[in-house]
Amino acid sequence: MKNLRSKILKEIYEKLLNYFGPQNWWSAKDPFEICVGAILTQNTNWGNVEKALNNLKKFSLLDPLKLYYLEVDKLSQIIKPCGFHNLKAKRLKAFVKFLIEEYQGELEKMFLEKQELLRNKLLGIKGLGKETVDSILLYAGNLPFFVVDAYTYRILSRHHLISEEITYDELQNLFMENLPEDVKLYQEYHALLVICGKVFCKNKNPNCNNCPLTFLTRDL
DNA sequence: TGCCAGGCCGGGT
DNA sequence: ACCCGGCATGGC
Repeated sequence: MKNLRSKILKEIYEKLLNYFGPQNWWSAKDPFEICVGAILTQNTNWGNVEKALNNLKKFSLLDPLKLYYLEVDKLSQIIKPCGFHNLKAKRLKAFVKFLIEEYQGELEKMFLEKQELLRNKLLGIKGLGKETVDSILLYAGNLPFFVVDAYTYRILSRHHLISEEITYDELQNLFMENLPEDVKLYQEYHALLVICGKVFCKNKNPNCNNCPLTFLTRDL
């Protein structure tokens, strides 16, 4: 059973990689920017997040200390294009406060923390849920936590590979228990599921023409 | 135009 | 313990 799951997950990965190519999201990105992006992208199109990130860069605010001292209302206006800006300004401030007060604003120090402990601490920050935290750990910290999101769930459930009721942790474990513990693999795999979801597996209008995963339904 | 976007929280049952 | 509305902007 475990071998079967491993085999299917590996086959999905290979088809996606072959079709879309390496996504390389995180390459040459500042880890702090990745953390900020992970928070700003909650339920939001990445294009809007980039506008907000560019605003922060324009004012040289993509820096823990600067954000720590920036008024939340100012921050809210600056990140406005990403949507939910009032909420996200608070969330960003809460994360930065944690980073400054616990680790002197140094992500390298934060990521030296014992992994599970760090995950729980981050989950304790209001506004940071599992997907956001795992994204920070995986893409900014290069720590082996598989990121689960709406596309992961949607793609697998539409192919009847998982139950509709599956929880985040169960789905994460499915990947982590059946794939080698490999940060690069986790990073690439999640990115590939996202791009595949955008192109072929939108919420109301799935368009499966030419989807590289149609092999999954060949026996149905 | 309506639908969609890499969630999460809090209040009502 | 679930369920669901609210949160907001911009692109196609």
